[in-house]
Amino acid sequence: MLSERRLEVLRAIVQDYVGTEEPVGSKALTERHNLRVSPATVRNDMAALEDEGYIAQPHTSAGRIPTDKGYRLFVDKLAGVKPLSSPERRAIQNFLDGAVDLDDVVGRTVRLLAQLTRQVAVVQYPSLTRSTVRHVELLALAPARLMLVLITDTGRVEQRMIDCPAPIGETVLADLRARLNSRVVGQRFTEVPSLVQDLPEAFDADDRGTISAVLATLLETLVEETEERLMIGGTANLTRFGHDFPLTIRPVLEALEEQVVLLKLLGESNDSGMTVRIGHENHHEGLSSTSVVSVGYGSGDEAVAKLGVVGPTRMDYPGTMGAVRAVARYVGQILAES
Amino acid sequence: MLSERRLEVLRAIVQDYVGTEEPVGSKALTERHNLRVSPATVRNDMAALEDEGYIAQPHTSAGRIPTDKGYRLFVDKLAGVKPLSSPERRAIQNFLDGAVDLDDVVGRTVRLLAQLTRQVAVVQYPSLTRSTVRHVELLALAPARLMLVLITDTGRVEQRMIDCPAPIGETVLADLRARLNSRVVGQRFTEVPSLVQDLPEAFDADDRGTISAVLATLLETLVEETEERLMIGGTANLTRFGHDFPLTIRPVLEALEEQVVLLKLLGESNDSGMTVRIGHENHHEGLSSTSVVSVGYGSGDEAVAKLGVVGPTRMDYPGTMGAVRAVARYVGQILAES
DNA sequence: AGCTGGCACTCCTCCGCGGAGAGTGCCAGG
DNA sequence: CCTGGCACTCTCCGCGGAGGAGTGCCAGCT
Repeated sequence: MLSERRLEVLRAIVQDYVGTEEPVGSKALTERHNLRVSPATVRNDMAALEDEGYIAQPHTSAGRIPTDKGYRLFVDKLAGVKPLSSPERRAIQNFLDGAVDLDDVVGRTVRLLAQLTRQVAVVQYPSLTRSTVRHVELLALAPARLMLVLITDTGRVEQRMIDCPAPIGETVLADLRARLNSRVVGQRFTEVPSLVQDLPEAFDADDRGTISAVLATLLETLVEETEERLMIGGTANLTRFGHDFPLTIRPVLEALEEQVVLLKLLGESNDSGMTVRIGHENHHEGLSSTSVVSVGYGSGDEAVAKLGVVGPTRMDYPGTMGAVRAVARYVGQILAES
Repeated sequence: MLSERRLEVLRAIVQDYVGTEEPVGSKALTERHNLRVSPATVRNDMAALEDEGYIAQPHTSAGRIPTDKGYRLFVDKLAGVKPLSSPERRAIQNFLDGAVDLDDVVGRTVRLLAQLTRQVAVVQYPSLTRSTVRHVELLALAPARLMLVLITDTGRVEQRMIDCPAPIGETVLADLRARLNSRVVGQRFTEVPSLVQDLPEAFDADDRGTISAVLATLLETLVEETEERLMIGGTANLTRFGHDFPLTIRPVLEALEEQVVLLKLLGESNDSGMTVRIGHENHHEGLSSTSVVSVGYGSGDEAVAKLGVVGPTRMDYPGTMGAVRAVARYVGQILAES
């Protein structure tokens, strides 16, 4: 177990390194933080911290930098979440309040988060899996051609074309629309399949083919679109990454474009509280020198999607976590209002 | 006026520089291209080309690199559009054919274009301005709350919430829905305002407030959403930019996130043919060392939106133009089918 | 025990220098 | 108008030494 002072030293190292981006030495530490001990003592502590794997030196006789393990300890034990200042909070609210639709909410959130944290922001669209149905609409575009429109409680809209095996009458269509809605409105997407299963039986044999086609498309939409969507912003902040540029930034940009990777990352994170994944904890080559701070957000008490930021492992964790948490809360409020 | 051979020299310089990314000298030129003259002659030609502003040297006694003006001449007079190979064409078609909805089409197009050109791809969503209305739907979510759904001929869907001043009956709503659709379906968005102007007059005074609210929202949607949307991809290709990295790439990433900038750029370009904007022709600080190759695409003979790529001025223009043109054609086909 | 000051050592970083090489401009001759 | 030759200019690269920051260790002090 590490003594109190050694933890203090680790905290000081993390803070200084995050600030200066340069390996920090024993002398600088004692000067900037009043540790009440001499550099020599700090050196001993640093040697111990290095033995435990919390810090490392890039080369002999250089200062120390935190390892992933060091950041982990810092985040878990040494750092709190820094609340935003009230002007910042007000700015968030003002900025998000102007949103007109879901796309706009997500877009504004991404820009806001990127600006606040000066890092890459990632916002997941509210998931269909955890959403409920607000309305299902069927539109006859042509005698044997329908459009299915699915509206979720979070304002997301999905549409699909349906080619019917046979023309369908307007009254039958109205009937189907009514029955469909009475069964699924307010229900979770996962419940829908079992709820509509026996619907064709209520109709004439002539129309069953069409009904089945409609249901098939509906279920297909549920499955396909459960694949989540993301919006990403603030990639220009990657340029603040470090000095060894091209090699660092390229794999990160690639990972960001592979939405699958990000979705997996967000998906693995804790459902309720904030999750911080540091460096290799991401289990992804390109993101091994980045940290991901993510949190769920939702209109009610339950999370419908996640948002977060991706930045260098050397980031201001308390500040970033504060911004992420605050933005998630406000987005939740906005969604609840709409 | 430049002699035939000097143009040939310029072409050779552009080709070599694009290939090697290094200033090209007179000796290397005569070796790689059989110009049938000696390096000394080429040097004279190069001096002339430099006087005219087509090429420049980074520093004295280095090779020459093309200027924006040089690339301009190359694109206008010296380079053709390189058609894609038939395997490439087939790959495009296969890749795009799997798309399920508009988002998917745009998403696939972006990835395809980025991969083909190894540059940043930009695809504009089909514009509402030039689209026609396929359907307008009104859904009663609550007695005094409606949702307006607008569907375009390109498959784009927009939705808005409407808070009504007074509850509206189901029959009135159906009547409104029918009248609205009969007037605007198949019409261009720009025509809609004048077509619905007198609609409230056909209804009872009680409902006119609501009808007006609906129309107001509809028109507002038309205006607001005429603001175009973009999808961007392949930003990782920016890392192939050059050596003086951070300073070059940052402003480009920033410009790409400012969708307004890109939209303006695409908007300014020629409506029908392909447009190439080179370096400072973009009239944008951050994009002064990039070129934008763009072209319109559409389901019919008329362009409904633009797509293109953003890359370093030092790019393979013939190949890029070929890819952009080919992709635009296939996307047009896909849209026409759906 | 634990802290401290001192000291020798290591290793990176930052110039400054000089040689090599590539490319140019110019000139005189074909 | 093209060509070969020649002197000149700059950049790039490798080398070496000075400077400096930081470390580890040890002996002494509280």
